[in-house]
Amino acid sequence: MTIIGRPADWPATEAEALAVQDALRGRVVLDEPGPPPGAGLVTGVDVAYDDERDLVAAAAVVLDAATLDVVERATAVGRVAFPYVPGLLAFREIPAVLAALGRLTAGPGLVVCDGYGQAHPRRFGLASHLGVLTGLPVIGVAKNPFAFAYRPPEARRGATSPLLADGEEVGRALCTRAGVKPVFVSAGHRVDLDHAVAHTLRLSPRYRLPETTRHADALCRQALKEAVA
DNA sequence: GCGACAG
DNA sequence: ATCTTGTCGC
Repeated sequence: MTIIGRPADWPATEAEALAVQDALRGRVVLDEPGPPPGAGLVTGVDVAYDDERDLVAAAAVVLDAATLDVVERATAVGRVAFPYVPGLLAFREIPAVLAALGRLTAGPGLVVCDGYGQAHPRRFGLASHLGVLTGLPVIGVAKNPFAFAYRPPEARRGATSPLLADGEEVGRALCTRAGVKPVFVSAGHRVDLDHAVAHTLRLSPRYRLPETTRHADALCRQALKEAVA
């Protein structure tokens, strides 16, 4: 099995990573609707870690957006490229994610990742970063509110409440299942917030998390477990 | 200044 | 993210 190395030009320090965010942040596109919800392909990406072995495994699972059936799966195993630093998650996840996406036969369509896009302290979270690097439409669906204040949405499926930063709506808490903790949606790149929420709801007909992330999560864990060091 | 903070 | 058994419930 091939183990992807850390990119030679990858930031090695927090200062370098911050400089990269500053350099790329202006390229984010937010005024496009993105692909129509329920049509075409949707790809979930996720990453699992084994810090003991310094390994990271990424998975990309492509679903038919209309039926939510799995169309294709790909994985990649690599060395951890960056430590976990709140606000710099993208530098830890993206190299392996790019490798997994690169192993897909067809284009991924809309990409859904764990974490945030615009709902980020510096407005350039994982989903936006991945979008700018690939040019793909990307949205972020996180399980935790990070540092953002929000009022819990109503407990019925489809209800939302804004995620506010300096009075600006940078994302939305979305109830995907009655009575359970909401997920936190934000626009990443080439998809506006309204459409990001619509996609997330369609992708989560039964469980709290979108089918895309559920599939990707299971696959990257499996890939990590099967990885040989 | 200190702590908290997506995964 | 990850460390971790059984258990309550549809």
